[in-house]
Amino acid sequence: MIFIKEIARNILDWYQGKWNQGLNRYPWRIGKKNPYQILIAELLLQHTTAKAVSDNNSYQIFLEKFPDIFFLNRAKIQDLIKILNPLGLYNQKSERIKKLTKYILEKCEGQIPKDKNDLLKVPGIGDYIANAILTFTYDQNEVPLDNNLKRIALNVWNIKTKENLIHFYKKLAEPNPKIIYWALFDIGRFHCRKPVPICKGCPMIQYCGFFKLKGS
DNA sequence: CTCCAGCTGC
DNA sequence: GCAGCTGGAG
Repeated sequence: MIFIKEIARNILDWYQGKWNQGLNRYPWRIGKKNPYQILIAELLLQHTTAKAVSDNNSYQIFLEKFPDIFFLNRAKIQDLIKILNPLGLYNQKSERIKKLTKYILEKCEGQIPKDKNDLLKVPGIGDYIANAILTFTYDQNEVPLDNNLKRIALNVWNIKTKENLIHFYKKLAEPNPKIIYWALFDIGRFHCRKPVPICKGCPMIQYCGFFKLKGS
């Protein structure tokens, strides 16, 4: 993988191009976000398209009503369901938010943990959201390994095991973890999608095993 | 591994 | 109808 820096550059250029066209300017990507704001974004986005969260302004409305964990603690379950309704999964999401808020207030003095192991103890926060908070809030390089990243790595480089995925993505994301991972989510949706990838315009096309075999 | 659980595009 | 959507818990 001696071309890894080149691939990273292509990905960053691709992302910038989309950004200039206004195609990936999601509200949770604009400006500097604190851990609470990233946590809420990830909870809303679970099993939900970025388009849905973005189009309904759910994220902005949620943060206006509940700008921090203390406001959120006073929220009624019905208020949460009302905002989350357009996204689907609102019962599960609102219950999860209530439990997680209670835990953070009672066990963490209202502060979202900065340590990976402490994040994982919070109910509702798993490996993905813990890494997303560390990477998207603090500019660390903890791989937010979701189905997009798994599918891309399998198609492009035939990387399968979790250890290999983590090792590879840490290297790839090195120049700018936050932007690279956001870009990969978008590439997973625009190009490296199921059931058939749309390779035209993909920034990784010249390095891609799938494209060499049967890409179009 | 299975279940969760609603909306969307196909 | 059905699979997929920036997963987590048991």
